[in-house]
Amino acid sequence: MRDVPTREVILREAQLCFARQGFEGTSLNDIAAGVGIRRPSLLHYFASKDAIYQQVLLDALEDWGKQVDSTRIGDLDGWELLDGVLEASFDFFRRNPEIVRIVRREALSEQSTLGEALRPYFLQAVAFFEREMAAGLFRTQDAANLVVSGYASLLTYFSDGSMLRGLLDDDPFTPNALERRFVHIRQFFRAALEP
Amino acid sequence: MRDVPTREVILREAQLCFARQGFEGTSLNDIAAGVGIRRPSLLHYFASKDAIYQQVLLDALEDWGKQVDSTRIGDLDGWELLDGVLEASFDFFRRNPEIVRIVRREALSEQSTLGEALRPYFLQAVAFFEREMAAGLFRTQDAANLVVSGYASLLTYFSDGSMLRGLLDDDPFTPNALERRFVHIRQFFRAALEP
DNA sequence: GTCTATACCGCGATAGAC
DNA sequence: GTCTATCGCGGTATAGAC
Repeated sequence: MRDVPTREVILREAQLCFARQGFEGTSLNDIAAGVGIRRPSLLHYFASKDAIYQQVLLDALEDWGKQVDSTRIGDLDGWELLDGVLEASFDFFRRNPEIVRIVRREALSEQSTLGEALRPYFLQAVAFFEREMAAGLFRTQDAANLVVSGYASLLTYFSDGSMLRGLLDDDPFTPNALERRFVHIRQFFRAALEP
Repeated sequence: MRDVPTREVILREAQLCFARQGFEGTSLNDIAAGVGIRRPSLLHYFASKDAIYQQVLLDALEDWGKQVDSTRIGDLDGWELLDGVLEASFDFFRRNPEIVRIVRREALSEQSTLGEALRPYFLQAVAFFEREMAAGLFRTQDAANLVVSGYASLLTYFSDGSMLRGLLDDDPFTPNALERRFVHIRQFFRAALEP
């Protein structure tokens, strides 16, 4: 085993548990068992279960934000930028299914402030579409709802993966299935946006 | 107060609690308080908390199924049928936000059999699209992924409503906002399917 | 930094009076 | 059919030894 700080191991295991079982469904025993220490030892690193969750959520949103920011670079035109963001998002969600599920669980909660935390990214996306619509590159339409549909189509495939397995009677995460999903999403947006 | 059987009142309150707080986050005390009885009295009607949940989920899927079945009637052509199903689904989800949220919570769970329960409806939808694609009415494409995107776009707006409120800094459930959302979804599908 | 021990609470479920 | 009382379990969190 590598010498990873215990605090990091705890956060990694907590992310897994919260993604799989949700906040209420996860006990400190679950996390401690995964780390290989006793329950009270967790609370040497974090003040409470809630503090662990808040840190996990914060890290998840930060990772996501970094990913989004890193793909805005470059002097790409509208179509290239759209494809780039779609592909980078798709890839990030594929590589971080735990983050997707934690975010979706959070989105289902009524008192979450997730929406406010993501608003800057949302507004940026809306502004991008409206700019390209005004420029005539994209067909004019309801940009806010377009972004919401993108969010829904991208995230749902990964958050509801185990349900999809039942629907399709097949593994939705094979390389082939993932490739088909991505081609579909890109084509879906192209069809909606072509003038 | 009307004379609704206590069993029905329990199921209605349980539906609300499970939608808002999930299975783990709901205690029998929560449900009992909403009904206006004590916790042990619940277990006079149901054997366990799990039995209550199973019944709520079953009723929800039955209501949904009835809605879907009722809109398949009529000798409509492909476009009319598509619009009809989209509108009926949208309206059903709007009127039954609790069902949407329970289903989405269930979809996030790994050991759920929800996917298998919905497979007949899924296959029916896929078959419909493939038939109309073969007939040349709809543009040929990946029908299964199209249905998944429809599921995602329709449900997410209602399941993640409180997050949308934060994203938009506005109420996503006003008549105007709902109308705009529906117009967007219909147009999104039209663009994807026009030959 | 991790442990054992423990305090304390809320949970689901049962027993039995009314 | 609803209640009070209670059981046993597992939860979070704390105290203090090593």
